Amino acid sequence: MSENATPSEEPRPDLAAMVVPLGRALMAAERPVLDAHGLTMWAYAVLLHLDEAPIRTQAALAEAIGADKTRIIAVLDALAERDLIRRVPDPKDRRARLLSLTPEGRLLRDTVQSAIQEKENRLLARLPAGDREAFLRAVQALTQAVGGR
Amino acid sequence: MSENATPSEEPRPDLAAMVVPLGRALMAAERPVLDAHGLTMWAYAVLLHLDEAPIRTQAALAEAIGADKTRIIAVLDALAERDLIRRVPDPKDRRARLLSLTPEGRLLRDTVQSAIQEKENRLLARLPAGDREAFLRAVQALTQAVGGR
DNA sequence: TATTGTTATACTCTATAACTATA
DNA sequence: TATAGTTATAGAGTATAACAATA
Repeated sequence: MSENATPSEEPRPDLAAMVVPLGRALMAAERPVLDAHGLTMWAYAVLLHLDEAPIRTQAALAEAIGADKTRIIAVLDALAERDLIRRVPDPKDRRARLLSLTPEGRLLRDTVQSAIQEKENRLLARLPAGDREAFLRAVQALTQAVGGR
Repeated sequence: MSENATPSEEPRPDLAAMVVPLGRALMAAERPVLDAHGLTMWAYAVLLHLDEAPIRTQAALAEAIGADKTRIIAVLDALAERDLIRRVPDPKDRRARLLSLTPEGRLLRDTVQSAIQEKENRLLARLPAGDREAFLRAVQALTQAVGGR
């Protein structure tokens, strides 16, 4: 067979040993941007996930962003306090809280995301265009592959 | 101009939002392998970094693997206890500790790394060969780019 | 009795500061 | 006095368990 189904055998560093520090560096690059807008990493994750579609329970939101349900309560308190999200009891089941972005929240999210992705693009610009596109495709595929568990 | 120097403008998730969870998943995949050999993540990082070349101070090793110098002491204690590393005072300056792998340490490191990379290869096999190679090149380049700070 | 959200507690990881020994 | 290593302490972040409200 001309093409092998398994990855090539060239020696390489462990994937985790490269990806984890890269992730840390990307988070460190985000921090100044988030600080400038008074957002924590978790708050930003909430804004990102609370897109157009509202979410019906806090537990579902926590699960979606990989957080503990007890951990995002203070985060939601702060976001609601600043009118960046709405958090109202579901009239159909008043135990649950309907969560959604306010227009201000959406605006802030878009502003912050633009700034962050611009920074990321400057890093990506180091790569040859072909590698860059393949890298983005691969990261999305791999993240989705491991996320589905 | 036919080719743009800046990355394409297609909307994508934040890089950090993909890379960080991917890193977490890779670490989680490593854990069972490490557990099976009685190694913590830091202990494995030490074995990986203590390749052929010995290191002259614990502080330098800690720095190299991104750890605090106080944090690796218990790790080194355990590794030395199991005769996986040698830790002897430098005769030239008895404050410093010369660190090196024992043959057993090298063997264990190679065994564990093989098992880990085999798992990683199964994940990488999901990608088309071209993307996979570009991805590995890109990750190495980006990790090196951000690591140099 | 079960579920959602909340609060209180405990645990893990990490960093800071104080100490010992060598120089 | 300065440096390498160690130990002890404190802090941040996280998870676990108990609680209140609603169903």
